Order: sequence, then C-alpha cells, then structure tokens
Amino acid sequence: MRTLLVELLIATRDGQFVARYSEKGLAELDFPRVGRASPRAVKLIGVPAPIRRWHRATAAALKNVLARRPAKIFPPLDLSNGTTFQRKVWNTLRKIARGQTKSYGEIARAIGSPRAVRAVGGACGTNPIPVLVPCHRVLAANKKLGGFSGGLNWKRELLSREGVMFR
DNA sequence: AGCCAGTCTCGGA
DNA sequence: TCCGAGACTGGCT
Repeated sequence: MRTLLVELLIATRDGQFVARYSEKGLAELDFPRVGRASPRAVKLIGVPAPIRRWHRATAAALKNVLARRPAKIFPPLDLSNGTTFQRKVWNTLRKIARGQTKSYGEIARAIGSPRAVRAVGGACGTNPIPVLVPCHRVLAANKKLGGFSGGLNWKRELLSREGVMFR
C-alpha cells in the first residue's frame, strides 16, 4: 500500500483544499471541508525539496483551473493505489481536454469494457485527485449531469467555469 | 451478497 | 418532451 508522506494546504477563493503526497507525487486532493476544522499542515520547512516543487505545481494548477485558465503545469500524479480498472478509468479521464466532456459509456468503451458503465461511475467516485483528474468532465448520456462525490454543486461550478453546457 | 456518479426501453402525464 | 419504473450491467467491499 502506498505511503503518504506529507499533507499540505492550498488556500483559494473557494476554500482550503488539502493535498497529500507520496514519494511518487501528488496522491490525493480533497475539496475544502465545510463546517469543520481545517487539518494541520506539515511545516514547509520539513518538507523534502521535490515535494515542495510538486506542491507549487499543484497549487498553481488548481488555482488556474478555478480561475478559468488552463492548468499548464501538473505535478506528477501517484495513482498507484487504485486497481487496474480504476487506473484505466483515471488515465482516460486525464485525456479529456478542458471544456470537453465524455459520457460514462464512452469511457467504458474507451477502456475496452463497454458494459462496465456503472463500474466507470464507481471508479470516478473513488478518484483520489478530483479537479486535476477531471472526473467532473464525465456526464451521463444525453448531457445529463450524473453524480459527483464532491457534491453536485462543485461539478456544476467546475463545468460552468470551463464553459461546458449540460442539462 | 449487496451497493452503485449508468443506460436503455417503454408507458403515462 | 419529460419523468419514473424495470431490466440489465460489471467492479468493488
């Protein structure tokens, strides 16, 4: 099992995100908690240089997306915690360009399991790095919104900021 | 064994 | 057109 090394915060206009890093890169990103005490951030001084560098990339990418700009630079992503199926889904999500969408069925076809549409939804729901692994760009058939583990308001908001139309 | 962030079909409002 | 019920689905816990 992957070991998380460092937990760092990212303050944005939309709240305080939480990023967690393993020795391989960014492993988890959490939406801001509402009505809960913010987690303690590790002091930056004790953080290895590579992780500090990754964190700068994470923070910049996140803030760019939230500000309706392209992400430009990404940190290395550590998706090694997922199953083979989940990693296939997550890697396919990363190919969906900003402002574009795909359906759960299209993802299922793209990974060669055309009937696993519900399982694709499940894998989207366990995506450890939302926003940067753009699970919000997956809509149900006929451009209906579908679900979102981070809350449908976030899905609506992220899609709106990318100029995407949905029903 | 049971739960799902789906999708299709069909019938009624 | 739109919504709900029902059938069917595959991966995960």
